Amino acid sequence: MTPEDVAGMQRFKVGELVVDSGTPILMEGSNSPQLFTTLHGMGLRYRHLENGERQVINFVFPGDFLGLQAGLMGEMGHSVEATTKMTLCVFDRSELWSFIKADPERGFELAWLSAVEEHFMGESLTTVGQRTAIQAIAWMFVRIYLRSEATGISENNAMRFPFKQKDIADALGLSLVHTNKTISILKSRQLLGWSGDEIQIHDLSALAKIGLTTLGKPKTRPIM
Amino acid sequence: MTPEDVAGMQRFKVGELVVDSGTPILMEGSNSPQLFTTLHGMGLRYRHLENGERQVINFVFPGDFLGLQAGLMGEMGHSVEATTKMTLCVFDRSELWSFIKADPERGFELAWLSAVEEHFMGESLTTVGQRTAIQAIAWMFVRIYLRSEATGISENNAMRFPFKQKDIADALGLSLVHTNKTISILKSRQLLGWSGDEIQIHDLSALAKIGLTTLGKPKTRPIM
DNA sequence: CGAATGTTTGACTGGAGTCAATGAGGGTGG
DNA sequence: CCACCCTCATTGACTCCAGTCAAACATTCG
Repeated sequence: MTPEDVAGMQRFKVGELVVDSGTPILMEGSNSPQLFTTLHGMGLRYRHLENGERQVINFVFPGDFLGLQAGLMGEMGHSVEATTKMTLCVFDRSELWSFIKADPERGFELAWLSAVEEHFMGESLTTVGQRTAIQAIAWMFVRIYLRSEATGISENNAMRFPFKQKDIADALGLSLVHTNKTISILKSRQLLGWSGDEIQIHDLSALAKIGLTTLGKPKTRPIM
Repeated sequence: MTPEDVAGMQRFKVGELVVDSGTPILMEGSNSPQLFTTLHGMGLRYRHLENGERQVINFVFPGDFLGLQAGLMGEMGHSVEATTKMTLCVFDRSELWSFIKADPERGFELAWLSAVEEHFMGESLTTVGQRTAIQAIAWMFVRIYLRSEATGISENNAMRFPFKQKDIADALGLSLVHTNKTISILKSRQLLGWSGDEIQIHDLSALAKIGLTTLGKPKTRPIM
């Protein structure tokens, strides 16, 4: 965002919020009066099915905007939960409209944000629907690592990754056991390492090849 | 949209386009100079994987807006193809920005549209990832039928459905054969009928129950 | 009437799920 | 300081849902 946007955001900003790991931030179906930007920490977006199954929609990284659906549609399509301790920048939903009115371009920015999320979700849908387990997992790590690079939270091909194997399994529609066995294949091939809450990507392009994806450029907002 | 919006859209409108069935309308990765609204006919949104597999993202019904991602992000995340003959209302992408500037609320409308698509895609992701074949197919028919009702293209629990079983299979990440066998289970239970390009929904609530979903209200744009 | 396209069926296979037990660390309280 | 517990990762054995292969049917169309 531009400096003016940041200034606008500052006025819009209500305060900061620090939550512990495991804290629910937004609930599916709710109409939160507040929106958030992630400053520090990581989290999960997910939906629940009536039978208790969970679908992880995405991993939340610093810089991510939370609650946009509630802000736009009046209802969240998924829940958001903190996986680590998180620091959030809090905005007031009721001021979203005045924020847009102050500068029409901001409405465009919001639409752009929403489109980016939709774009990524389309990729995920394709993965869950069409890729095999090993392709899906390789794809997932490529995506995660590229996002971490764009966010600047990676170093030396490694990054903090505080999630559990069950989270990956629920993101890809796989069972925990099968996910574990598939990850160990990739580990035994020296393509990646995972110990504690850190992962190392040893061979990104090999992973991309397995995952049937490319290492294409991250998209930036087009100038109109 | 409000009458003023419609008027604004009219100025924005460039013309009408009629395409035959099978015609590609937008290509994944492209940056189309034009946006469309579907006036008549039906189509498909889909993505291709490098190995040739296809993921159907959604079915296109009258009223759907096409090309929003290209308009906002400069690149389509999926392709769009006409399944029947379609009539499209054509807009000029280069005027999208002036359209928003003329009335800030329009930026909000676009963001809303994008959020609605994202919401639906989250549901699809959950279906493909967590529902079994019969649950997924039941869910799909419920969604399709509810959309057709909202669009006003259904009558007597029946609607035009020009798609193939392969399209459903590709939308749900199932094989054609398994999709066929699962649909025939639902047909033999008298929950739905499908002959030619028409489907009849005989027991919507039973389908919803199987599909682990509810018949909840369609969302309308919130007044801010 | 062949050719093409899409739907149905049956037989068999296999990738992924389920069940269950064992390991490996990290807390914590006696 | 060390048993005990809790959570999560790992393994092995077995099962099953869904995929693959292949052939038979419909329909439509030139």
